[in-house]
Amino acid sequence: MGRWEPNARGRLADAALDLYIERGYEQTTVAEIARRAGLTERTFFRHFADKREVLFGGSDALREHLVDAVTGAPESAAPIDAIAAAVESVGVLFQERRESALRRQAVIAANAELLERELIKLAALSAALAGALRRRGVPEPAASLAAEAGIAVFKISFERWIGDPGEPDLSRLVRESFHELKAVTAGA
Amino acid sequence: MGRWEPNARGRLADAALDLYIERGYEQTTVAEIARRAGLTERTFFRHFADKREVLFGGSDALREHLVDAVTGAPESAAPIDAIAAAVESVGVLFQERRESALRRQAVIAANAELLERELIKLAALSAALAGALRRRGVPEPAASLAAEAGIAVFKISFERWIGDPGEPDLSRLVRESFHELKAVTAGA
DNA sequence: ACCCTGATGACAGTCGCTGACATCGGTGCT
DNA sequence: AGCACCGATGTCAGCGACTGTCATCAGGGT
Repeated sequence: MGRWEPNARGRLADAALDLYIERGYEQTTVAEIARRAGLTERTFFRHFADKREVLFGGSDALREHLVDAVTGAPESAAPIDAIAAAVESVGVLFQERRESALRRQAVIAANAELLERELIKLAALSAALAGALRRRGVPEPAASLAAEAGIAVFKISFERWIGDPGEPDLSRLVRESFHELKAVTAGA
Repeated sequence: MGRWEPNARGRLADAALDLYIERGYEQTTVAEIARRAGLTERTFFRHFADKREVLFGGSDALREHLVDAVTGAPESAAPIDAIAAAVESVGVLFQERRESALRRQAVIAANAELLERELIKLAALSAALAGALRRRGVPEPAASLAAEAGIAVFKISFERWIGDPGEPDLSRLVRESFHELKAVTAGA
């Protein structure tokens, strides 16, 4: 066995989420997180850029998943449909971890700093989607508009999914919201 | 005359923007800002919640302007058209202060923390727009979708306006982007 | 045996931000 | 005039997030 307990990063992330739920984000110090994980404060900052980032470990994988989905959409698919398919497929991922998503989102929604971080992660997803569309030959500003629309749909669908205990199907909400968006933007 | 120089808040905001431009946001300490304004660090934090907020003083007025525009739109206007008119009218406001907007945006774009703050301000605008639509009888999720779409259009139009020295007309960019959004969401 | 690498600890220091209390012109009341 | 009060600011102490730097030391390769 190694010199240290394995998976320091994971232990830090678990300890952080637990403490954020127990006492709230602001009332938790990084030193406490590190102590619960059996490490020091300095080591926390070697694994995470700051106290918020510990909650957003999965966002890189999410971005890759979205980009792959757009890239892999049939060539014939319209930009908005490639985006819709990608966002819908993300819905399936979250459905498998609803409880975990609920806990995490409760912490984030309770704190403005964490909301800011969440928003910039969503903006990064939007930028990545727009890039994937451009690589498919979609010009600007259509690429960015389709990407932003997709992220907006996801954001709204996700909020509804989190807020409604009786709704297990995030993908369905995403599909409905896209449909609703088409109706809304069609105008009068 | 009063006991102190007038307009402490304005002096602080001016000093902050100047220093952020001169040395960069991170390289500027709050103590330096306060000193340049002839005040103390403690007084800075009595006027602004944190070091970033000093750049976002106008966002309340902007929110009120948008809400008023949506509220004042003709009853017959479709939700997306009420939003479009509101966002377009904001374009006019910015056109009058293009130089100031350019300086401010250069600082914000150079720093991730400031970008986060900007995004949460935009999210607040979106929430306010959605609320104004709901008061007009627009149900959810249509209200939030239209509001998010409007903010997305504004964001993209604003970026293009800032980035293109030869384009003086932000309102026109907004109008074109709305048109483009309709085309994009119409799908294949 | 040897060295080297990589994850961690230890420690000092900067800076954002807050709470508590003091200061003192200006304002209004008597 | 005299006085009490108010409100914007100053002063000071302190916490906690984050960083730079150097030390430590098991494990792997040579």
